[in-house]
Amino acid sequence: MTGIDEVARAAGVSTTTVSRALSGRGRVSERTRERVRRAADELGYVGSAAAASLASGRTENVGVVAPLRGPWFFATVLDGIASRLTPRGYDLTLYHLGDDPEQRRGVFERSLRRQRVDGLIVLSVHLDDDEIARLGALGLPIVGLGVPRPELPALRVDDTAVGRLATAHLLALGHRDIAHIGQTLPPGASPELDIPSRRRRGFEAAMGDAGIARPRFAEADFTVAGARAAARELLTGPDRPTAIFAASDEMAYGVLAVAGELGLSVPRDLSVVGVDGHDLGELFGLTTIDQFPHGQGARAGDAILAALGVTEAAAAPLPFELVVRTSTAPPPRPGHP
Amino acid sequence: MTGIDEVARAAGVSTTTVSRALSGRGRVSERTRERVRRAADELGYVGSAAAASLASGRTENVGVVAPLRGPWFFATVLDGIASRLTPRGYDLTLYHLGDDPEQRRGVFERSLRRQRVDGLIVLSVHLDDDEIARLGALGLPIVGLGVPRPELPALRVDDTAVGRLATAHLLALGHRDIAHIGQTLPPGASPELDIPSRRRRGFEAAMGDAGIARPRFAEADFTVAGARAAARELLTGPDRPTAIFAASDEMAYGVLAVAGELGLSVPRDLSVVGVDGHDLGELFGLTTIDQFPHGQGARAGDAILAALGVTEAAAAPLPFELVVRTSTAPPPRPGHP
DNA sequence: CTGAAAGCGCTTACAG
DNA sequence: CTGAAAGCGCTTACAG
Repeated sequence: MTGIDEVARAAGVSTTTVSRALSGRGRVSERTRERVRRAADELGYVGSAAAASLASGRTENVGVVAPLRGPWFFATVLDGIASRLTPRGYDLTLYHLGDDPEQRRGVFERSLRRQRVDGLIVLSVHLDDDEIARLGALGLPIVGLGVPRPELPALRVDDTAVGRLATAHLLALGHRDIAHIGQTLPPGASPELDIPSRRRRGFEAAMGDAGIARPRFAEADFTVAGARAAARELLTGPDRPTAIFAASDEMAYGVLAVAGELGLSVPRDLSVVGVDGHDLGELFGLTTIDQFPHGQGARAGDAILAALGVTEAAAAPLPFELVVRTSTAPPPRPGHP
Repeated sequence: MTGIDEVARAAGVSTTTVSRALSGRGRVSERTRERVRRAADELGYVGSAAAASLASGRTENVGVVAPLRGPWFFATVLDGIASRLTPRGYDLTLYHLGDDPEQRRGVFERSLRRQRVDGLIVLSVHLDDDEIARLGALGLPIVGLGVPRPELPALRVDDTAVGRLATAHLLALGHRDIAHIGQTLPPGASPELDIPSRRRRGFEAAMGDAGIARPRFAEADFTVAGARAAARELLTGPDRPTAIFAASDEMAYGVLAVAGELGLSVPRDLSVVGVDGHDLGELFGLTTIDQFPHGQGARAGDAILAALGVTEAAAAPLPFELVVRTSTAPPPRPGHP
């Protein structure tokens, strides 16, 4: 690999000047800068990340701490993040929080502490107090995306409003007996910032406004299988609901599948709404609240670049939008099966 | 951040010895090693990645070059890779090949040349000659996964056998009029290692063995939308096939959707087979050839670690397996609609 | 605007 | 088995 001194020689300047000309930090005459650039291009010079970051303290690398919340959602957000970092010359190092608790500890105790990144994006995970403390001790700019901890500055969708919107759509169609399938809080977590809790709260608020006191709720984790079990119980029990609001699209798919197995026609016998904007939603005709995960990633990328002083900050709430497809319709009129 | 000299002072040894004790390179007495370890733990010392890699030339970081072939597949493979790298203390830096050609050039011309990684895993992309040359010039161990270039040592599924297996399953059920939906070769690519081309080849070989000379083929890209268009044409044309073998599960979902729209019952009127092992396949009752993408990622991780001398190599062909669900059945008997 | 020189925090021959 | 010292390839006060 060609080094900075070869470029300096070729351009007839010092390495100091090469460094300044190429990085844009410090003044260099336009003529010199041009000459250095040309020499660097001709030699195909690209600086060593290790040397530059050891000397400067900057890595031009952003870490992404991610759990495994459904491969689709995760990859879509990641794509959005990369779409912003790459054009600015920032690399992206992934810190994957897997299932293994020991591995997870290693990420917080070792991997993240190697000073490989200038900043961190933390994707929607439940973090315990120790993990929060360790993130803080890093002394790095951090942007959370849906992280349920007040300690981290985080981008969030207004999930209560999401829950309200989904429910309002069903209420407007005439449904009264609406059930919600969501995930209850992990032990020790606070409901204030927890996404499923907020969606549920929005659901209950909308139902309350419509005069329905204790609407039905079924617990399920964020998987198709979990939602299937919950849906089966709801739909085979006595007086089944006419509509189900599932806390995610993948959960909604589970509901659709169970409906099919039970011989219920959607939306004639049952309306279903999900949340996310999953890429197979159109295929299923699923009505959903799209939360634009790719855009969320892009926003998180923008936010960390702003925190690093690379770009200007631009705050705005994360958007979401009702997408009506064919899984929702007015409820069946009693006596007209 | 505490540095190596603080550990040295605390342990009463030189920084040389600390480095050796902690890295395991070079001899250190067991007593000393223990003392150093304890001191490092107490101080919470984690070495600077930049300093270590500048001095040693090693980064303990692996790059993953990835295209955007369906977020689900990509994320699942990535999870598999991370599951092997993390326990060995290796980090993972993602080089995302997006849609923008200029950004893509930047990855090959700059990002990858910053010496941030010890080795590279390249996920199934079509690379042009220039890109191949640039990868070679990096002088790094590289492991491909399904990369259609003979220049890169790559892990591959026997995709011809996959095509054969899917087709044989349908033939065994009694189907004769089977169509294949797949993707034709991008210009300039060779069919020898191209995955869709090989699947098609397997399809044609199996059909040929069954005495069917020119089986039907429809072109579509690897998306639901593409497959829908192709399926619509196949299924609305004169004498529609009794079975369709789609080159991926997501494409198969598109076929299922079109069948539903046309009022065809699966598997009574039409059998459908996909490839991948997509996580929603069970929901759809889709018969598929599972190629275990998570396991493929794990194997790629193992392979690059072996190439880096971290672990022993263990070669074996990538497995695949027919998973029969409810989307395939014998064809309808003529006259028995 | 430009350069000589120190220094970033490790690793590793080399010597003992 | 252990350590003093050079060096990895940049960046950046400091001086001019």
